[in-house]
Amino acid sequence: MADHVSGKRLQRAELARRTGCNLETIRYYEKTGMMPDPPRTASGYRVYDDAHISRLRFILRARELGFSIEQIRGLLDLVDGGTQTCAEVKERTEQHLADVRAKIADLKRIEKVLAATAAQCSGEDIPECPVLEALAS
Amino acid sequence: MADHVSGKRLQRAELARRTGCNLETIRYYEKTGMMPDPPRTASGYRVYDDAHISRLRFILRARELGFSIEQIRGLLDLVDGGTQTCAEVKERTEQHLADVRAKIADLKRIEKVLAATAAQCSGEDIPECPVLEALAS
DNA sequence: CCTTGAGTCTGTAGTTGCTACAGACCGTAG
DNA sequence: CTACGGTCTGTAGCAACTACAGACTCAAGG
Repeated sequence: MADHVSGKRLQRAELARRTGCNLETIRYYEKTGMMPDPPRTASGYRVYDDAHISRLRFILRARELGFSIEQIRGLLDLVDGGTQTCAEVKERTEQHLADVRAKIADLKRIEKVLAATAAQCSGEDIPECPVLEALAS
Repeated sequence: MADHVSGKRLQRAELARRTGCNLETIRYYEKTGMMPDPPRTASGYRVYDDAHISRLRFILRARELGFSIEQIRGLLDLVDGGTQTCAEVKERTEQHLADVRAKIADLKRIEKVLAATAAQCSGEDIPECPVLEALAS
């Protein structure tokens, strides 16, 4: 398998290596239709090319940014349909941004409670514990 | 079922109502050993009392604060064992606090990227989209 | 007394987003 | 030619629930 130049016709492990994606996850994305079914060798091995790398990177990047599979599927539909408008994508992104901000707010609330509770702890070797009391109250 | 006074001998739906917990989740917590198997009536109906309410509230509160089931199981072991020390609980709480803060940091990074990307959008009805390009890059 | 409707019981399947097998192939280096 | 790795498939597992189906029980109304 001479691919000493730039990535053409690689197989699964190599695609995984280049994208940092788990081996099995690639198959999962194919099964769920986010990645296209790749062509196969005569013996059934998957063969990938640069387009697959790009699409997988797109998916992984979107996952990193916290988009759900369903949301990414939506983004990919826009891309694939070729009918995407900036307005549509912007709206989805901003919706997602709002979700992320809500999540941050939630976690900050939690942080505050945890910090306040932990601060009450003597840290000593005694059975009374304000954390447990706070949880039980 | 006279329980006009304070909660004694309630059944599942009532426990759910008082704690805000989903009906099925209670059964799940029992199955996974976080809640004790409650006594039953002759015909097999579960019967709960105030101790069950407290314990369920403890679990739900800890879940709200983002503790995993496994972590809560740990906290409950400390409580149940009676051997808990404030030092142990404090340490777990602070570990969890660190996790929460890491999560906040992650989300803030994501927020920044999303906000910057969305800001580039014209919001117009054209097919070029900086968000998709950012994801694809 | 009997029916009706609501509550409860059990086990099991679905959810999301993967991850990890088992057992059967394939392909290449020694 | 054989050994060792990679690949193939389908399926089961993870967290943490949630939602059934089908059987049972219980209290109230007629």
